[in-house]
Amino acid sequence: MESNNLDVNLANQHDILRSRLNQEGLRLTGPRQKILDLFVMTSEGEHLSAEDIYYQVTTKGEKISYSTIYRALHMMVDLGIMREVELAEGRKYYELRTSLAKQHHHLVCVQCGEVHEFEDHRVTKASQQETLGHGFLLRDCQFTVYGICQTCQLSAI
Amino acid sequence: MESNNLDVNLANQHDILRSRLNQEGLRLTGPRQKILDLFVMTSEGEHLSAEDIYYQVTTKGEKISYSTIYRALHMMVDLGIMREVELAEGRKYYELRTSLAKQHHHLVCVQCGEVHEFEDHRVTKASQQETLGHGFLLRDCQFTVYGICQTCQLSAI
DNA sequence: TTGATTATTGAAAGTTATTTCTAATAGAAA
DNA sequence: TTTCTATTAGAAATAACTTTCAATAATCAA
Repeated sequence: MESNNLDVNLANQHDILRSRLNQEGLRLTGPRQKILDLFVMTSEGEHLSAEDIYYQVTTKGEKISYSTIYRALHMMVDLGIMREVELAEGRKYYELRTSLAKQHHHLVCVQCGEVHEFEDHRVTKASQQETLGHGFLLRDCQFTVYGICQTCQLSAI
Repeated sequence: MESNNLDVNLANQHDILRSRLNQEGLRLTGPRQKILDLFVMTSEGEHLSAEDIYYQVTTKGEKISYSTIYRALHMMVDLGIMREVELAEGRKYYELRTSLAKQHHHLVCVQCGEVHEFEDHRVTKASQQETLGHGFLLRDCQFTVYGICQTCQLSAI
């Protein structure tokens, strides 16, 4: 669906995003570029919350407001560029969206918050079959496994 | 793990819950009984939020406070009697917990909120394998498929 | 059964992630 | 450029919980 080649350079990413936004009468602004850059530079398996974004931007000496961050995130989710994931309690995390085929899922330690990503074609297939069976149009699916990691098991003597 | 036979009568359910609570130095109080009763009487596939509970209790002319509801829900989740599920945005839903073997998952319409429950042993197996592979102790898993139901597809002409 | 102990309750105040509001700013099309 | 209007920052508002605390009530022991 989306052509999210993470290896094209940032300028290129900006052009792609700009035309995608302009199609919809939206604009590629400075804050939106900064936010996208953070995600492009974030290694796979890492996820950013609004607060993470706020601190990463302001730590560089630049300014941004939370309202801008939230609006940009929602916009990119609506456009299908990003995905909202539920990892820890009480806040939302975001990641760049990849195609359905290489959709990944999350294994989360409920104590320390450690997150592993994994792929499982059975899960992907299950989501497709289930939507088909009920006449639904598939939008997204989230498979999150909660457990306690080895480190936390040991430290809970 | 838990013996949640939904067909035993309420008085029996209360006795079971009471001894379970007393084991931990906790008490079975009026509000807790009312909340449990709502869940026992709720048909499968339905889920209750704190607000749902508040309205169902107060509509009967009885009183309850949100703090009591939230405290009771957390307690029952901690005891493994209930499960917290993420269905719609912005709030949490709760359901009685069944054994891992017959763990079910959710197909949600992102427009109207319609929820279907389904079981899929492949998903259950995937969660077990993934936790095992990383040395995690499995606590729970949530598989939620988001889509648009047939009715909403048609009404979006 | 009765009283002592202490978990639990309701009401109100507090918290926190997110959203809305508004005047000022700045992309993009002409 | 200039015009049009999407977007911004910052502050105020919201919504879903959570905490606090004095009053109440479930349980245990006698």
